[in-house]
Amino acid sequence: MKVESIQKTSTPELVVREILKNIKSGELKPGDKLPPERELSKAFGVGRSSIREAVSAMVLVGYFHVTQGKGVFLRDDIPSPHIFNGKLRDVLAAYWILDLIETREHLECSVVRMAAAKAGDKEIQQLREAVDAIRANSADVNRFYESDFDFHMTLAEAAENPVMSSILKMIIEKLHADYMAFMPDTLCRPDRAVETAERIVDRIEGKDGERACAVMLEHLGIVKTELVRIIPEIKPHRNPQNMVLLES
Amino acid sequence: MKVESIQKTSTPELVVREILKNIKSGELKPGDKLPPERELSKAFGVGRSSIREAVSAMVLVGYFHVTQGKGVFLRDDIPSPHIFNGKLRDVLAAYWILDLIETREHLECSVVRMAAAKAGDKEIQQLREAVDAIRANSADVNRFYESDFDFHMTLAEAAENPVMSSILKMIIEKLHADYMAFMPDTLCRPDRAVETAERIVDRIEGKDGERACAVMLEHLGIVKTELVRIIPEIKPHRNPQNMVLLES
DNA sequence: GTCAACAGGTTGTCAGACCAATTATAAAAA
DNA sequence: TTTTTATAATTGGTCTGACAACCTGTTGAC
Repeated sequence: MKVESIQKTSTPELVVREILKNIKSGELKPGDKLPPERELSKAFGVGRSSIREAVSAMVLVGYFHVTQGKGVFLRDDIPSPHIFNGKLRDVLAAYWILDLIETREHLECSVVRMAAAKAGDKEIQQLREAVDAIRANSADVNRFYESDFDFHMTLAEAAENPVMSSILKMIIEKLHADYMAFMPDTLCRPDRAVETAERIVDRIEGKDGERACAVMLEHLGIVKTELVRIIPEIKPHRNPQNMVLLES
Repeated sequence: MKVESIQKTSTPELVVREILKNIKSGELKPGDKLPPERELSKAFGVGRSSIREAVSAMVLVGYFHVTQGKGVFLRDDIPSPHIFNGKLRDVLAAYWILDLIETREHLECSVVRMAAAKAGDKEIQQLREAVDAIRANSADVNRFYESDFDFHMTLAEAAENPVMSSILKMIIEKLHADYMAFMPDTLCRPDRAVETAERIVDRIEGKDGERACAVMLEHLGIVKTELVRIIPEIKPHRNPQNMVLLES
């Protein structure tokens, strides 16, 4: 006979997973202080002893270091996606805008496809709100860019891969910081951006990753084509090879 | 002024030492049952919570196994410290290995497609040489990994996007540094790796980015599936959304 | 003899209290 | 005002008691 060795997951283990989730999502960064035990106890709805057991296990394994009277702190030497950050920033600083844009296109395509495959109602809702924010801020250029950035980050979160979202974040920030400043305000087209963003979310909701990706490329292209017109050094280039162009 | 970093030994730590003393003296033999928590509490003159913390630490490290309702038992296999030092820590730390692998898969897919679109005779030639190098080094594990790494870098160069190849380089290096060390040498399959690499180059030469990408995923999967078997915490996941599976 | 119900032992969890170390704040002294 | 000191608030460390969940053996009805 086959004996099922199903054992109920203990409360501390659930707490550990929850904390790991927070670390993974980047909400808890190296050096950050964990909320006090009593607070976590209330937040998770479990006894303080369970919190203690979970935390002390993670301390033992090396995630946290703890000082009585001060708190529990996430060590800064655990492997995390943010480890790249320093080096990656240097790398990004050295290259041409076209390569950055191309990389962004590929990453965003992947992200959109993943989001289409994974997103649930909650994520769709968040995306809708992000689109609404773009629409609401479309009058002011700076706030428009900010909202657009938030939209892409929300998308990245829906893809549930912190490595990809942190890479993407840096690339977008770099693009904005270095080049968008030179773009005349008249060139951005908030109306079209809102429209494409909306269509992206629609496609994601419909689980159609391919079409969502195609619209995303269109969305990114809105900015890119204008950029190419302004800066002659930038030659337009072919569409990313990992997309299949579809009529919308 | 010199600050002494004397820290009071905690109660649970004292309990652990006491229990360890009993194990070393042979009073507690493998398979034996530890006295109930309350009894130990009275015996050591400390609170039950301290006993619990000490015991659960020793359970985590691998000294005991515990069954609710029965008791805590000294394991009959060796309580080796390296479980604590190496593996367990990295099992918990391996939390994002999946994200790294997934990111790599997406990037390599893009790279392969781009390479298929751009590669000329010279690049094909370089790729062939890289494959030959893998074949030549397939006997020695370390040199094999090195050659495989070179192959992927050659591929990235053929894609002609320095940003993507830098990112990819960082990810691969991190994967190798942090996790491959735990892979038994017997698990790598140089023969299959050579074969898939060869097929990738063939598809690139034939300008068939889609199929090249499919083979690349297969190539990466060779390592991944073994890794999943070693570290159970790593759940296998679906293929990247940006690929279209094709029969080869 | 078989099976259900019960009782005892044991770990799992929760709640509250108090202790100990640190930090923040306010009062007092310079 | 600035510095020092005293006090309070915050937070991890420990203790205790209570109950739940689980395993085991015993008892008793059938």
